[in-house]
Amino acid sequence: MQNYPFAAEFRETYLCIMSKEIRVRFAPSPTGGLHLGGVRTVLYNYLFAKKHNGKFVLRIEDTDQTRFVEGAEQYILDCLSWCGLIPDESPVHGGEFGPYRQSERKEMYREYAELLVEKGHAYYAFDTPEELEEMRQVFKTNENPSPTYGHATRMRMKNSLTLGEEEVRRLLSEEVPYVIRIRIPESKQITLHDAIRGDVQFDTAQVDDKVLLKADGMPTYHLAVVVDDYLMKITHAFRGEEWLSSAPVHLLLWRYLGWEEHMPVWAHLPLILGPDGAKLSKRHGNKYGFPIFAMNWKDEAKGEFTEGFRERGFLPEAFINLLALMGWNPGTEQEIFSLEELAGSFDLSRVHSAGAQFDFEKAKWYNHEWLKKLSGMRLLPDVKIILAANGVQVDDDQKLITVIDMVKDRCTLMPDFLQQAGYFFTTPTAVDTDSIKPKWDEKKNLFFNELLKNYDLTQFWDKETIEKEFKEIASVIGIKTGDLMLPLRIMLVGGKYGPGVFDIAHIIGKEETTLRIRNTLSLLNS
RNA sequence: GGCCCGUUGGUCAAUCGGUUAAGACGCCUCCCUUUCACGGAGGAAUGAGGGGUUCGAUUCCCCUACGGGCUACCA
Repeated sequence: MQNYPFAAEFRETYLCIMSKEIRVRFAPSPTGGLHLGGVRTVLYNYLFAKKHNGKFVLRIEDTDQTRFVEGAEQYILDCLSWCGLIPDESPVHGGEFGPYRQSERKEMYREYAELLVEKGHAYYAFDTPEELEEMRQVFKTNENPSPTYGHATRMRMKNSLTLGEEEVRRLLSEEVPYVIRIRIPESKQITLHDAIRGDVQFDTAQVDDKVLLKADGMPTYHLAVVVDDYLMKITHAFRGEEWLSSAPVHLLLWRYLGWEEHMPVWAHLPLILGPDGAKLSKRHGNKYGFPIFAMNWKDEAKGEFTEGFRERGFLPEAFINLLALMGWNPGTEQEIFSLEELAGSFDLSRVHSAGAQFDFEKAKWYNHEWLKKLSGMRLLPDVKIILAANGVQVDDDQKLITVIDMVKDRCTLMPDFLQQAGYFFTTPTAVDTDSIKPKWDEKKNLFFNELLKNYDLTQFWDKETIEKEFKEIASVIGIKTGDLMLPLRIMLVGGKYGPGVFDIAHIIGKEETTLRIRNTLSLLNS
């Protein structure tokens, strides 16, 4: 609703970008599992790129060597590939703007940091961690519980603003560790235009002198994101709302580096929240028992394991679909979208500004809808994996496809196929005889024995014959078929579920049908 | 604490100042179904509060409240 006032602005940005290629990027740091919010950011990037025939870039932000986790990059790639969100450019897909890992671009950043120092927009700072901590303690008051390194404090710290040229030169030549910090103007109004929120105002008095280049020579996110977005010709930058408060730093950097007219259109996406309303985190998954990550994630070093949506039994089609509708909606009543449909309908102006709580019940509903929609053929490989993992061997794919089409409406998550399809391939080991016993009598026993005799002699094992004989014998013995259906079902499937009993009998075959009836009869008579 | 963002049923949400305030999930009732589902028909449930602006505010503005985000040599 807040979007319409900006319609004119959108047309403007749209027109101006018509002439150049749309380029977007997803820039995760390889520090662990890829969670819902991350995948949704990828999705929106991807959809926007597809819609405008642009390019979707994957850039790995591995500038924090202390948090780097082996295997995390491959894991991210695997998640994207499972979701069908394949980058046009990435460390593995290549591209003309590489390298796509920030650690491999290390030297580029220094150059720009030094340039900023030359221009007077940044400075060297030699403060040790202890000195920084001391500063925070000294300036800490009730009104200001977390003082920052900025205009109010920087002149009392150890940096090239306070130290004098000689001293700075000496420290640098002696290789005393230092960082480069941006020099934020003392009091300046900054207006940042966000495609989702409109104009957002900041007073630089509230912004601190962020570190741009760390003591280890690596850039921080702030420097790297600006330099790389510029060098990679990014036109639209989508990221989570948690970045909004540092956006003024980025805007200033674009300006100081002299690139402001190339600055991408910003869009800060609403956060995905847990059931308690706080930013969704791994914690929520543990607490409420639903997955947070796209796929299973194992952190060998920490010995942590976190379940993923894929392994929980979600289809990528459903996962993408439910994520797309968290924070965006088409304005119509359509809720089920394929990736292609999403790419066609997606529109930045219909992205919400408020955060959305994740609802696992609704997530399951999406999967159920996709299960109903997809064919047995499409589902075959996935169902086979589930069955095989549980010791159900399937040799006849055609039969499984038939079975899947019969039972998929009854499944919500993939593991449900074990119960719903398993008994078509293996004789039930547990039979719910307790549901038969209360109404079991000699007459029913007689019926099933007669049924067995007839079935053993039957030539044609088709559904009609099976049903016809069943009803004829019931009528001869004098029992309502209704009283016999449930026992038969339980004998064949083991419990009170599944499609039509005669369909089941037909599919599992004469031998198996009579075998299962005999098995249960002996259980009942023992 | 400061700054920033946000606020329509329990949840996701439509609404471009005039509607009986859509729809979906979940919940409840009924129908269909000789099981379980699917499907169908109904039901309960919403504009945070207060001020403006206006003939008329859920919609525009302000204040308050509440929620969230940020406040690292992490992203």
